Amino acid sequence: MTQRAVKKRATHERILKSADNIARREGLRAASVPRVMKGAGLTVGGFYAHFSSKTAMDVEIIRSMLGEVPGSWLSGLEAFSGVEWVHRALERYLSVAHRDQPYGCAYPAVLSEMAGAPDEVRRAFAESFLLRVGAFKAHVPPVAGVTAHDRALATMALTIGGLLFARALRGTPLSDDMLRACRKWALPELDAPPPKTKR
Amino acid sequence: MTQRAVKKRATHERILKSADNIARREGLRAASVPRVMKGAGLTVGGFYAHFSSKTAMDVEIIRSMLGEVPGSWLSGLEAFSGVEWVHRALERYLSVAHRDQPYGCAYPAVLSEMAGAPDEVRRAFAESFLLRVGAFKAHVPPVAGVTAHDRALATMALTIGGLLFARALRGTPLSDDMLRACRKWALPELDAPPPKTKR
DNA sequence: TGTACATCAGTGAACGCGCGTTCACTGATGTAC
DNA sequence: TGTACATCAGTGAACGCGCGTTCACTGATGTAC
Repeated sequence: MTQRAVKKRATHERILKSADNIARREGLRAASVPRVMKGAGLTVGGFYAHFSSKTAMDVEIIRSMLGEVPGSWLSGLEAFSGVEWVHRALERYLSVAHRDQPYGCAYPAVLSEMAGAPDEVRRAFAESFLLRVGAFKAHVPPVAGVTAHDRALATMALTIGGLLFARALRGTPLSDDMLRACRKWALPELDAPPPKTKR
Repeated sequence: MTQRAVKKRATHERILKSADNIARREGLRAASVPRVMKGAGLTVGGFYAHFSSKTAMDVEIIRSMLGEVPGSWLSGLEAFSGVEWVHRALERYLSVAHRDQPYGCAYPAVLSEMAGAPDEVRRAFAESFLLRVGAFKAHVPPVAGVTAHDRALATMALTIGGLLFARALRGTPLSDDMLRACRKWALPELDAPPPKTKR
């Protein structure tokens, strides 16, 4: 690997980091070429030495933001499992802190942009999502009549939908209500028999 | 009311209809002044005879799209109540038909735009949302440990979140899975004791 | 009822701005001998 | 090791486009007498 290639790879990462930073806060659409390049300390023209198009960068952003399992919002929970794992994940995800933090989970930021996105972007999203579902499936408690797969899917819809609503309603009492309601509905096990694990 | 005022009011409605048509499919951002006016058969300049700004129109769009209770997706269910009402609402909302219909419920289209929207727009959204929650509260079955208010909120997060995911994942098996999973998780009553009502 | 003036809904061109992409260029790095 | 040429990451201006908003205008409607 030549010195030039090493430097280029570092710059590429820097550009992606800048794009991630914008896209997580404001969505893929807001991560425009000029803004991203400025955020990386570069000028517009150089963009096309790293990506063939804006869409190509979008694909890479999706992969880098959603591709890692466990992602940032599930990390640190390795010591737990089952109900306790889900409980802690929910408390973290559907918290006032996460609602008010602009640089949070990527799903709320990009979810609604996927319906009209180019096929390559949609495919990258679907692949990343499948990995995430797997992480949930392993911990979600079994319930009669609902497969772990279905419960994992419903849990993700409930958490990301809940966070979107909580952010849309921020400043009104309904916002906090929404966080609490979704936490409760996602994990009814917490009420019925109190969890046996410590806490 | 002068003839001129009558005609102006009709034009105003036509502009709002055009805006609604675009915003429901692609969100408020896509309902730009030139596109909206073109859709209403008018030219850009005339816009400001009807709205003081793009934001002012956004407020009116939100009110007209979300303001009516029952909205289009809940209409025709007046004959039902309780579990049966919720069941039919869910079957309609979380259906393949609604997922694939571009001109559907307004919430999925505008929800993620609200977090960064001007205060007036956010306020209009919150007011409209409160009305919607009321419609759900009246029918949602009571469950130990969860108020009707909380269950109504969770149901809305689950349905709109689920539809957003189903649309984002359209073309993959996960899309249909998501619709089914959210229908199930939103109304567990359907499995445990089969509903006593006909059907 | 008829005339003269005022109003104002709607036209269409223009503004400054940010977008994605292209392109001639520069200068440091890499390669060949 | 030194020199001469090739490569290519990154620069910065330019393109055509759509955005929100302004503005001089036109012509039908409304008002006053």
